[in-house]
Formats: sequence, structure tokens, C-alpha cells
Amino acid sequence: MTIRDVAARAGVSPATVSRVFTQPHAVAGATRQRVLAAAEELRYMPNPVARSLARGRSGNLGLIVSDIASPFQAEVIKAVQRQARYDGYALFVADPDEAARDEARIAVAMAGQVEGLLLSRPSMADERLHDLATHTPVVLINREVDGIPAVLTDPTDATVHAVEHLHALGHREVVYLAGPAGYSNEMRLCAVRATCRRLGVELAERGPFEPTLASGVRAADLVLGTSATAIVAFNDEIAVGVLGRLADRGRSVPEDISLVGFGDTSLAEVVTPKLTTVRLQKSAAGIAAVHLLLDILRGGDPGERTPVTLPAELVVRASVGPAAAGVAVA
Amino acid sequence: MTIRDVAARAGVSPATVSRVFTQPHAVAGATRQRVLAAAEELRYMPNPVARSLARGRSGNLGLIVSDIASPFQAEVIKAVQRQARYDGYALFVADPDEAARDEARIAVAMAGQVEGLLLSRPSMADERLHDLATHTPVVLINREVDGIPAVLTDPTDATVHAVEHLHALGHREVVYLAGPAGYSNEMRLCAVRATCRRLGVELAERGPFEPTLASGVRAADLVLGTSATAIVAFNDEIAVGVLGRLADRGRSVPEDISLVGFGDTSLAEVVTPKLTTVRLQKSAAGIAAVHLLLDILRGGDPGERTPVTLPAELVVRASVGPAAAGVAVA
DNA sequence: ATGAAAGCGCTAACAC
DNA sequence: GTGTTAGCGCTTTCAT
Repeated sequence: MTIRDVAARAGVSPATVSRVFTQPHAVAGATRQRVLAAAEELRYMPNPVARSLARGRSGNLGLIVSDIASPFQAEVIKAVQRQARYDGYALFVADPDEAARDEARIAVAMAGQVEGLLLSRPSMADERLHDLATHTPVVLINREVDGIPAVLTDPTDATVHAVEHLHALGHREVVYLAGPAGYSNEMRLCAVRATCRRLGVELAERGPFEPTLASGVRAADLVLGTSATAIVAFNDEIAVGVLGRLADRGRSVPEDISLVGFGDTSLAEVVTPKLTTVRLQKSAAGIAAVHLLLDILRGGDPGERTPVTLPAELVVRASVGPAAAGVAVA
Repeated sequence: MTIRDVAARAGVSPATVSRVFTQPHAVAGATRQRVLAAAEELRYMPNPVARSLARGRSGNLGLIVSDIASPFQAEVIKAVQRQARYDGYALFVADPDEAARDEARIAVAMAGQVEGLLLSRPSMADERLHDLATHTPVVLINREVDGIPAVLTDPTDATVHAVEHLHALGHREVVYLAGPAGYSNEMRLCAVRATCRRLGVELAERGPFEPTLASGVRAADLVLGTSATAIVAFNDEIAVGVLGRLADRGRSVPEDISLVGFGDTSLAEVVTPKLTTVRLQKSAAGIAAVHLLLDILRGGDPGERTPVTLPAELVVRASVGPAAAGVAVA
């Protein structure tokens, strides 16, 4: 079922059929009707692969996420998908699900079939990223690499607020549960460190942990080996894992220990107690990333862009309370 | 950077370059080296779109999920992705994120760029599904439509066990929180109904609810308007939403009310109390679906297949307990 | 073992 | 407004 079949059936040339599907107004009403009728009868659909080859553009964007199962990434994906569709592009999503090496291979494979690539928190080496970016338009989400455009959900201010919040409630010993190395962990850790130092709060660090519920369970046991009265976890998933494990071990939050997460994903509001967390602008990041990519596809210069930075805010819920008396007094 | 550039650089014909990348052994060792060197220097990569057009096959599979943010779907996606990659295919994932109409449009768009389509719990009409299946190989996950191959995670036995479990613990009044219409809800509801009838348990039904945490919150309030001592929720997400809301309203699980979910997603084990739930074979379903699809791509007859059915099992955790005394005695 | 040539299905100048 | 003619970049007979 090709364009020629339809052309023959409608008694026109293939070019006319093509026009009907690409610039309908360039063709006379009557002819158009005839072509559409023929196409309908033959159940013809233009072959997108052939179209891509001829046009030199596919109308596809690609998104590679660190972990499709993460609620944070899920929100990014949804936003990207919506925005891409709005702008007339289809979106292909892939999840490397493994090591950084795989991620690079998938990115390259995908690059050939899409006009541009969005990489959310990629773990491949800077160098691979540069290789990729020279071959195909790339926008990074929550990763900073020289010369590659990026959108970042910057947790700094909100993180400072979180630590100040803990300090105001009497906490003097805090443990930070690190996530995988990268922009996100770096920013959170820096802000926590700086603020603890400024306020005279003692800081312990544990990890890095995989950003999963299961890691949180493990992390909780490490925390109980310290005398900290508050925990700042890399993300909501680790925090929720911690929460579950603390309950199992007979500690109550926030009476015995306070807990802060990052993300403000859907989890935060359904656990008991509800999680105090830093709200990151997941949807806005996805949307901004698509805008940035489309700008570049339209000829913008990818090298000359300063990263788009989206601020975060502290959402106070129930998982933080006054430090246990003994400690607060000390 | 095309195959001709490489051919020129290596002093061979384009056909030879093509062979080096498709059937390396059909080309002499020395020539092959020369071509590979040229390709390397020019940083040449075969254009997958052109290759797809010439070969008539793309090496891509497509997966459309009802909601990429659902932990159930996330596990299916991961399994499908892994299996597809193992079998030499790339996977494109899309999430319609909206109405059934959109889902069909996306499926059609995707169909043109992939060799086969996996649809996990699609919500489009049977008729649209048939249309799609006549144009492109399709395998359904958790949806039953005549003549289209499918893999189903069958909850029946485990659901019977769940209700028997509740009954044995003295529960005589149960409420079922329905999910969206479809195979999954149908099977769960039928099994619950039949077993309640057989055991003389009174059954109330509420819903349908969207299968999300937020719906669960709303559902909890409806449940508290009944005198039920146990809840069977359409899935873990609704169940966890219910759990959170019950805690807010001062009810404790399982002392005041028992709760069963479906899925055994990662959520189930981190909430407090841990959720008793029906474990569905998410990964196995994804793998089986890919196998089925590849069979069909290799010439198998899609019409003549009986659905692959994967049994479920009840996972007893802490969210179910004896019915509150007053009721148990009644 | 290698090259020449004919497409894959569509689009885009360019004529008419 | 419509048809003719070249490709898009690659694969694949068919010769040699």
C-alpha cells in the first residue's frame, strides 16, 4: 500500500497524493476529495520511515531517563511527552536500566531516529555526552556539562531552608543520606554542608545509596548507628524507605527522629507521617527542556546557553518535629 | 556523512561498505579493515532510517502503557525493555496520558516506525484495536480481545484466597474499590463477588476509581461511610492512598479495618503496616509479551493463539487482621 | 570478493 | 494546480 497505489486509484500523480497529506491547500478541492477517498478505501497511511528519509526530519524526539520507575522521572516524562506532542513531535522514551555504557549505546541508537535528544540525569561520562552532542542536538536535565544546554532543578535555597528549619526545631546533629554522584546529589550535599557549618549543626554523611525504596530501608539501619536526631535523604524514595524501616524498628517519626526528603513526589503525601520535602519543579523542567531543544532545532546555538535553573521550595509536612528533649537541651 | 563518503575514503564501492556493516564475513579481511578505519576516521554511523526503508524492517518494537507513572507499568516496561534488547530490538515507549482517542492516534503513529506493538492495558475500543491489529502485529497485555494475542496476569485464584483469608479472620462485610473498567477490574471483581457469595460475606462496591494514590484518599472516605471491616482495593496505589487517609482519620489498620491490594508493587512493602496484596507477575508478563510478538513477527499466526495466562499469588503481610470484635461476634 | 544498478516510499524542486 | 524528475542513505540482487 504505497503512494503510487493511491495515485493510480485516484487518477493523479504520486506528487499530488503527497501534497494532499503535506500541504492540503496546494491541491484543488475536488482532487483532494478524490485522493482522500482513494486513500480511505485503500486504508493508506503514509510510511513515516520513507517520509523521514525524504524530508530529512522524523518529527520524533527522544528522552532517556535514568530510571523509568522513579516517580520523579515519571513526572518529567509526562511533562516532556505532553509538551512534545503539543509542538507536533512524537516522543520516544528509553530507560537504560543498567550501566552507563548501555546508556551511551542506547542514546546513539536513538539519536539516529530522532531529531533531538533529552537526557534526564544521565550517568554516562562527560566525554560520551560531548560526542553525542556533536552528532545530534542534546538537552540535559539535571546534569551540568560544559557547552551542552541544560535545565536544572536547583535545590539550593530550599535545602538551606530545610536545614534552618531543623535547626530552629532544636536539631544539632543531622545525617545526610547521599544519592548517586551527580548534579542532584552535589547540589543538595553542598547546601546541607554549608548550612550546617554556618549554624553549628554537626553533619554526618552516609552513602551513596541507589535512589530507591529498598536503599532507604538499608540506610535507616545505618542512621540508627549514629546519634543524629534528623535525617536529610537524597530523595523521597530513600526517605520513604527509611520511614518504613524506622517504624519496623520501633522508632517514631517525628518524635524520635525527623526526616526530610527531596522531590515532593506523589509518595510524600501518602506515607504516615506525611513527608516534609523539597519540592522540585519536575513538570516545569520537562517543559523547559523541550522548549530549549526545539529552539536549538530551529537553529539556536547550543553552545552559547546558560543553563535554565528552576528554584525549589521547602514543603513542610509532618515528618519533622522538635528534636528529642535530651538532645535539644544538650 | 554517508556510506558514499566512507566508500570513497576506503577506495571501495558503497556496497562493500554496506556489507562490512551487515555481513562482515562476506568481505575480505584486509578490505574490511580499510573500511572500518575509514568509517572510524569519518565517525560514520549507518543511518537507521535509510536502513529501515531499504530493509523493510526497523529493528524497533513499540510499547504503549496506560500510565507510565504506575509502578505496575514501570515493572512491565523494564521487563519488556530488557527482553526486547536481548532479542536485538530497540524499544520505544509511549504514554497516551489522556483519553482513549489519543491512545489510538499514538498507536497508529508508532505503528509506522516499529515492527510490532505491545499494548499494556489499553483503553481504546475493541474496534480500534482490531483496526490496528490488521495493520501491524499487536500483542495485548491485560486486555482480552477476540483474535488478538494477549498475555494476562490472571488474579482469580489469588483473589479467591484473599477473600477466604478475610473470611477466616472473621470479616463478614467487605467493600471492593473498583478500578477503571477492563480486564483487570473485571477479573478481580468477579472473583471477589463469587467468593463472597459462596462464603456468605456481604459485599459492597464503590468506584470506579482512577488507579492512583489520590483516588485512594478519596475512596477511604467512602469506605468509612459503610460498616465494612475489610477493604479490597483495585490495586496497591489505591490501597496505599486509602491507608494514608485512614491514618489521617484516626483509624488503624489492621485493628479497625483490614486492607488488601493488588500488584505487589514496590509500594506494598514500605508502607506501614506492610500491605497484604495479590502478587501479579509483572516481569513475566512483559517477557512473555515480547516472546509472543517475536513469534508473530517470525510468521506465527496471530489469530490462532490462546492468551498466555500467568497466575497470581496472595502475599500475606500486615494490613489484614482479625475483624474488630463487635463485628466478628455478630 | 567486489562493483553496478535498481529500488525501499516518500518529498521537493522545477516545469508546464 | 498538477505532473516529471531526482534524489534521501541504505541494501541487495546480479554480474564479474
